Amino acid sequence: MKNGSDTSDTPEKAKSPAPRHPRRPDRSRSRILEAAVLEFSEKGFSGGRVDDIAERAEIGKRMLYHYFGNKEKLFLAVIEKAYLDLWEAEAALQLDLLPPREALAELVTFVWRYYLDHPEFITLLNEENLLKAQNFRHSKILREGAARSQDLVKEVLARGVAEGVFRSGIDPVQLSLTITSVCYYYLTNQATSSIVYGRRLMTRKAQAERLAFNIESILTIVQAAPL
Amino acid sequence: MKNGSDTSDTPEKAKSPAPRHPRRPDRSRSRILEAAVLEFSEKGFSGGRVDDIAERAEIGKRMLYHYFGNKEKLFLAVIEKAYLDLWEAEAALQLDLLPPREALAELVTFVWRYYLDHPEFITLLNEENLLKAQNFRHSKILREGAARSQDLVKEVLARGVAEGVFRSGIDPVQLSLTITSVCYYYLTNQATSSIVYGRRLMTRKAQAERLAFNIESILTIVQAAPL
DNA sequence: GGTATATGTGACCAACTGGTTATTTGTCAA
DNA sequence: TTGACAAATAACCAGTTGGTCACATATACC
Repeated sequence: MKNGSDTSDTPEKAKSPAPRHPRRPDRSRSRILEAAVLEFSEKGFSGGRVDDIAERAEIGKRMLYHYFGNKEKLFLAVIEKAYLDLWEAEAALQLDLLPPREALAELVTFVWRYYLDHPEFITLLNEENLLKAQNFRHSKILREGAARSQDLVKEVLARGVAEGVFRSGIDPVQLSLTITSVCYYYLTNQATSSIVYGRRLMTRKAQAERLAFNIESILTIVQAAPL
Repeated sequence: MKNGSDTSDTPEKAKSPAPRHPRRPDRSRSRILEAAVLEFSEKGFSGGRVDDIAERAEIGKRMLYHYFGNKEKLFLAVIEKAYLDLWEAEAALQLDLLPPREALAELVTFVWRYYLDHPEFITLLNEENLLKAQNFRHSKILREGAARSQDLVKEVLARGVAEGVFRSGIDPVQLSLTITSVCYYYLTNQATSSIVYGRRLMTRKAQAERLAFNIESILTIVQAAPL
């Protein structure tokens, strides 16, 4: 095959198609990232199409590769952004201003609201786990952030125990996992769950009921005397 | 290109490569299904490759299409099998032989063990939810099974209330979702969670601790006096 | 034994997909 | 002004992928 232009001068080769857009490097980069978040969270990593991301971002595919290298690195950037956003929001919480029980309720509410407001986070996290946390594992930025992020529950729990309103002996990791679980599962698996239980799960009312149930559950677990 | 055989008689056309295998229709079908369960649960729907499934099943791709039609229908068959297996195992439980608290603990243990023993179930369910439960929704077999499946918790809960060992007013759907959540999340998201918490989560000891924590949590939620 | 049909195979294809190339044009420093 | 580099584009490429075809053979039924 070599080159199509045999001997002919390829008459109206007209390589004219020229960039018309103004220059906006940062904007391009963030547009790509946003588009990628949407695409990957909707269709997963394998299902997400680089071409579609470029189209969503209204940008040439070339720029995508210019800024991010390849599909995997783009996905890594997406995961990093998703987590950094979460941790940023988490950091804005000031649980130490509240008494322990209210602080814990506030934390559950925060987790719930955050997942509700950022459905893409859940899907991306699922995808990253399907990939055995490959990206997470190899991203310094994520590993470091993770280390800092797990203290919220521990502190509230310790404070509650000190003040005598929580029972002692609860593993903060277990509790933290449970808080996340009861919010997360409801939202990731709403599609199948709503069929299994024959009930709409995402109405305002249903959402409020779930949050209330979760808060009550967590507070009960934490306050009750051991069995 | 049309057809390679221009005028030549395609000398050693040698279409000889002939089927040597014996006939084993059922076996072929189930082999394909097993291979598909593996493939899809490892790589998701988009990531799963039809060719790889055929290879895993040690069968021609043609037969796969012969038995299942196309990739989507094969995935549907996989999902159906996964759920039918779960429900079959569930049906073998005889919770009514146990007093309410033990029955509930047994149920939590069952859910936990089932997910542990069938990691593919979790991944497939994730994938199906990414697909907005399209398959689930359109499968009569699944919709009907789902309707029957949700009664376990309701019955145990009702019995416990009747005997005065559980508090009343608990929504069985919420409780059921919570039971599933605290088992499910731990296992799906072990890859990222183990990094976030800097702790190995799948050692025998860690598994036992999680199960114990979950049982205790659920029993506490159910028995405690309302706040 | 004969034959219709279900079971099976390798080769093939068109569309897709991640990634690259040749080329053009804004932008900024000197 | 100029010229070097960053930013942008369309066309292109090679490997992959879901799906099909022509053809071969084991089996059930008569």
